Amino acid sequence: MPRRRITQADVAAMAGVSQATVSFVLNDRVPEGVHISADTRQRVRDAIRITGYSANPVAQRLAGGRNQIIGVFTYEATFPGGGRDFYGPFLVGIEHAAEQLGIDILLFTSARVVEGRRRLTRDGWQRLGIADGCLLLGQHEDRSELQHLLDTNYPFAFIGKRASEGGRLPYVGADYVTATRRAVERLVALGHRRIGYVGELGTDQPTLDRLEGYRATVQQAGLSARLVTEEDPAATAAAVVDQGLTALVVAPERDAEELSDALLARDVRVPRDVSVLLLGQPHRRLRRPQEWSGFAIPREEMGARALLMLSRLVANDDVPETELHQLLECPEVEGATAAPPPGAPAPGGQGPADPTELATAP
Amino acid sequence: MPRRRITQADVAAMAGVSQATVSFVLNDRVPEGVHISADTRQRVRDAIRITGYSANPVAQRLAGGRNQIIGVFTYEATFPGGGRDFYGPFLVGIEHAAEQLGIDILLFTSARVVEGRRRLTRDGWQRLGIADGCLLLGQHEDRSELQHLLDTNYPFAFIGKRASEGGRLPYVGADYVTATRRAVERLVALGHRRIGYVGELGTDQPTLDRLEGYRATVQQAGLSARLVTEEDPAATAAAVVDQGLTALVVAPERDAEELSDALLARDVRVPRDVSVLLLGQPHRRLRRPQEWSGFAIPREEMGARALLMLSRLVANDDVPETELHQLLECPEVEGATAAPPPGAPAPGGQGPADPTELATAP
DNA sequence: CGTCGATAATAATGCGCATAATCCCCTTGT
DNA sequence: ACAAGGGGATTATGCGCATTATTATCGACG
Repeated sequence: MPRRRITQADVAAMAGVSQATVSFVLNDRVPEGVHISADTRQRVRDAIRITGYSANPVAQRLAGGRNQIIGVFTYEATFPGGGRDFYGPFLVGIEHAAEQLGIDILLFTSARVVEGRRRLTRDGWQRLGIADGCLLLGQHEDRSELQHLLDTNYPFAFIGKRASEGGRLPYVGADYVTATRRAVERLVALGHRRIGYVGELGTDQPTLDRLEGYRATVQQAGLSARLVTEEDPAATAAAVVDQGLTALVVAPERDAEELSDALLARDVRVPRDVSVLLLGQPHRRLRRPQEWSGFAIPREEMGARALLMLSRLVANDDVPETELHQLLECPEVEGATAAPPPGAPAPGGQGPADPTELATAP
Repeated sequence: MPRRRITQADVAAMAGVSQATVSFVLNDRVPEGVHISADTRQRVRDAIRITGYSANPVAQRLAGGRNQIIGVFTYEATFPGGGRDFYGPFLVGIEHAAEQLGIDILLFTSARVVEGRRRLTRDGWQRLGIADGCLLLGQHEDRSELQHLLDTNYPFAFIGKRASEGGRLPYVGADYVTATRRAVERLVALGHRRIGYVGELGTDQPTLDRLEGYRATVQQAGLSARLVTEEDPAATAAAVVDQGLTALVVAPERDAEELSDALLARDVRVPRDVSVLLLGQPHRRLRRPQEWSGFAIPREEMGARALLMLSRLVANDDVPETELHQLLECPEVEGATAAPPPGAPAPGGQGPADPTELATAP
């Protein structure tokens, strides 16, 4: 006997009022010109308690209300190939915050992958409409899709810094510039003068930020930038040796362990001969994660903060402009892969620029 | 200008038919006595293509239709404390299958935690109704809640074997009995005669199954069961040494690495002195996962298969009884922690029972 | 005494869809 | 010539809620 679920009409009948009144009491906000007495309110509340009524989120949504569901959209396909290793921590943070807020999470896994990336369109915007708002995750967002979101005033927030669209995109990102700056400064403080950047020269925001932090700091210390962009670990190791680098900052797209092995093959040891700082934990899980120095990316916190921001956006809490763009600090990781350069046992202040620099860098 | 989204009415107008006709064509299934000509069908399809219409899942659901959303409910709180390490792989499998099927995933993170476990009720069944069906994950399900699901005919499926409720609960589980049996058989084949079971004596299904597999195999080999239930690794190691065990099967709730360390402290080495097989990868991530022998739990596949089963249940594909209870095979893991017992270098067939057995086991 | 303004609430509407009930027209049988 | 039947669609209804428009009562004011 699948007896009907309790509806507002049931509650209304019990309280001796109309369905509309129940709705008003529930939302605790009556339109202009409508009044509900304290007594009636109480009767409705009692009826709700007695019947155990709870709102049908589907109907709420259809009628244009909120339903405490936040969508999560990932531009890159989470499958196959360990995408989750990367997105997992964000999800964890999002779920955590959602649990606190009493919000359900809708994963848009149905969006088909077109040319390697997911599309919000293609099979309909409509599915977005189930959720009160949506968190966007990944690199390759689509301009026109974003424009549509802005046009329709659909609440959304990015996880990861977004500089485009004239700063109209709400986001929670990680402060790679500062974190990279500090990493390089650590190396400089240890006495390093030939500090290389190992990574790809992409145009994505994280890479731009890391490079900016690296370049600015290196320049400020009177050193020159040395980019090692080889993809192959062996080639990278060769470049490091050729350029006589004593320290490296390694972007997450490169595998520090493979690099370390390749260096070892040339009898170059970390950190004895070359110090290594990771600019964020890599996508692949490390065999010995605790050993690597550098900084961590606060992925869980980013997810949680983004959900918080979005829920405020949804509630239309008039979020101030300044809170729409959050950059979280990347915690430093001490590790064991940073040491003074060989032949310079005393870590000191900032000395003069490397005297061999002009000779090796044309 | 937030122009309205395309509705069936729009499509209908363009095709010169009624909204109902569009609905019929879309669902490709007309009620008794209704007929749509091939020509009309084509006009509607064209209109759909031109307008880029896609159904509003919320309205679909409210009107009693399906909306391609599957819920995932986790009984244990996923937070705090690495719950995701455990549930993550299931989720990955679920998402993977969902992507194939064009289904979205709704995580019921909003269900508040009462006394350490989540409740489907408490804050409303209604939220379940958003999804076409629901996957249930975790140990501590509630009888009355299940009964309600059965009563209301709400489609659901468990991930993990469920023997209760007279076999009416659909599930996809892992065959721990067989996997454990094979693990013990491996040890017997290596020549071991004193094989211990390390783990907790819970009444949960996985534990019951592991114990059943262990007891049956040990008995069949003419050996006696030796349960080591100490929680502390050091105490476990002591018990292992006291009982003169040469091999262990270790349930996932115990940390094999800690145990190994504790054994090492007594100068007992794995696998030289004691062989160890893991009865499923442990919850905590291992430092050297590849080294441990035993079997793996096909978590991703379980998630995927469960979603497949549920989607068939939802579609009312008349799933045969036999497919409602699936047990997946646990792949063996070779590893390096299993070896012949000390002093018995030649791994042979099944010899006689351990001669010292009666002396040490009262 | 009629009317304005507030209070207190209700009836009515529509969200977009699935589906039951109904309608119209044309062919066939008698 | 007229009923019966079936193909081809339409209209109507309701899902449960938010929201707008409307009604009713009452005290105060001129």
